[in-house]
Amino acid sequence: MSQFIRLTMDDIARLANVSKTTASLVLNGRSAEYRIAESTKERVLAIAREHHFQPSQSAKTLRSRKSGTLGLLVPELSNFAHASLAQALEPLCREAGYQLLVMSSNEQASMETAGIEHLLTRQVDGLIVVPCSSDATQYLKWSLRLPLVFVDRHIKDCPIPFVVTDAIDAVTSLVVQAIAAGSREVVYFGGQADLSPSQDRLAGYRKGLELSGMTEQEHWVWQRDYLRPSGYSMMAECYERLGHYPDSLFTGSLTLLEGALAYINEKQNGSPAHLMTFDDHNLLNCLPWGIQSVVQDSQRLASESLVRVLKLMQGETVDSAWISASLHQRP
Amino acid sequence: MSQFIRLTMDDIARLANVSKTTASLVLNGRSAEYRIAESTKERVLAIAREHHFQPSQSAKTLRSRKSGTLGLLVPELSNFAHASLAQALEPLCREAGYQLLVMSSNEQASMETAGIEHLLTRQVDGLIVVPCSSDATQYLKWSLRLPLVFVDRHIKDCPIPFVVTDAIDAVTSLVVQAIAAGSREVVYFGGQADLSPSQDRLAGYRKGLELSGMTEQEHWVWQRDYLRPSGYSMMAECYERLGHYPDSLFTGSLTLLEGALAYINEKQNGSPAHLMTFDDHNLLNCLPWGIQSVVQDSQRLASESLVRVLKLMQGETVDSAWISASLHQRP
DNA sequence: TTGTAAGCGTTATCAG
DNA sequence: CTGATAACGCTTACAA
Repeated sequence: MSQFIRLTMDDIARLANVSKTTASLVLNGRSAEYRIAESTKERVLAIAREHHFQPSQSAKTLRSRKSGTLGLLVPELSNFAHASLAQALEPLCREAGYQLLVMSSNEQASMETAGIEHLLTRQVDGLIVVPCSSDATQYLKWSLRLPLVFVDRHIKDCPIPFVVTDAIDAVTSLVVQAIAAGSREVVYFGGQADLSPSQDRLAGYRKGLELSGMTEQEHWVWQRDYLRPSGYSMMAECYERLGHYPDSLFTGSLTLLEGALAYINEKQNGSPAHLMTFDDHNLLNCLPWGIQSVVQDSQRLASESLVRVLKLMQGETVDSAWISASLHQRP
Repeated sequence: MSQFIRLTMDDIARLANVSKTTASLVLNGRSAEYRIAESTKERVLAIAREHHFQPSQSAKTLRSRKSGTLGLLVPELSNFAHASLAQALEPLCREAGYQLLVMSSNEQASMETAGIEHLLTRQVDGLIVVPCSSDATQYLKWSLRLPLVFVDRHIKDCPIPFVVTDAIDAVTSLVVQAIAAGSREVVYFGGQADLSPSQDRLAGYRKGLELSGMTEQEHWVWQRDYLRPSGYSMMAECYERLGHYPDSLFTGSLTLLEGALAYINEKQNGSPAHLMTFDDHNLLNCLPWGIQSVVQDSQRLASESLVRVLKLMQGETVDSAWISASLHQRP
């Protein structure tokens, strides 16, 4: 492709009648530091502007051994929570002088592995991952090779720092509220039981029951995965088991809620009085039920995880963080 | 950061007792081509595997003048349509041997400019953009510097190839259906009138009216932007002007629909009998109205735009494409 | 205040 | 079949 040509710093230097060094110094804003003559500086800058000079990032990276990129690996970009995270993280990275590389693992451990290896090849300076496996050893190996932070999910007993939503408290208060409002039967639909968010959400649910002096009954807790059809089938089976809809239903994700509502709409045989879900979406405002939802703070999830990779990159050690969520209450 | 070390190809070569050249050949799968001894090959590969050798992408890029990356610039990652596009594009790029760099412009022309310049610095080999300005000259300049394809939106009279949804036909049939079902008043809410998708959607609406022998009345077409509050205010003003809800309402985006529904839910004074919207979401299944929606084919939008940048990168000229959308009908 | 020269890790050319 | 050696475009001691 010679159709698209680029000028190099050498070219700029030649055109401005200075050496590579001078050009480099000026173009990197270090002219003051080296007391480059104002006139020289202006000349170089003018030429550079005029010719749309773009320094080669690869040469910089090669020389400086820093790529100026950070990687973000999420299971699904079409998952609203993860998309919001990427959306929030991208400008923050740019401000911090880094380019964000976003990849998705499609919720498959194998693709995740490939993705991380790929990002390593690309020499990302740091990595933020929403892990989709719970195999700590694998991640530990990577964490020896580059700064690694988990976000949204963490792995039990794994020393890699993480930034996750404090689901427990949020879910607890939701459950407590529902019971205070008169619910006597509170059912929980969740996803993969081995994922940390699932565990946290379930723990929150159980704590809510406990605080309200209620004892968990058989067929109150259902766990499968976060796919829509699972929401549908759990609702179907739950209805069949109980013989009616529970007073209250908490779903661990929007997709599960969608599945459950699909069943409810299809059967037209009633519905739970209280609906609660993890994660929020504006369309929830438009539903005929007043759904209570837990809103994750993707802005803070993003900034806190960025701060942590940046610190790791400077050799500091960092702690993990629980980001509190807020509730979106609907009448 | 000496904490995280990497082996270079030189190291591998030394450990395997071969030269850089041989190591390079083997590691790039060109051993057959150069008839490298099987034993040598195995030795090199074994060492490389054992030491987790990661070739430096920057060195490769520098030498080969190809970065192996493609850029995707979207206005908003939290917009479902754009997120789906990114999600669909990313694996395709990887299959094609490219790493996708996703950036978002926040729907601001200035950020878009900065983003493109940034990607140029990163030496992306090609660029796929959802343009957020309609200034053709600017984009034309860039298209001289690297292969550029528009997706989702195009710019009138701009020779840059684009891949967009064929909104006209889809919207037309939606409108025709609504009228066939008895609607006598069909209102249109749209976003920025200067964006091509807006124009197409409006054109589809008008064609639908025309085909049904209906004449557009005053206060039937409302255009502002695609933000949620605009949907709310257009609904409010429309209701006030007409004195009632129209039989049918078409919204140009989910956000506008959300806004309109927020008004409707808040006032509890009725609602349009037919609701239609551009773009689809699973939560639409859960609404108490049977909303008809236009489903964009993000998979094809992604693959067709990728094909086009790849062709441009090989110096071929390419045409634009309209991707047909499907309808998601709900009872 | 500016220039010279030595790499960074690869790939490519050309000899053995 | 394998090995020197020269770029690629940039940064940075070290000179001048």
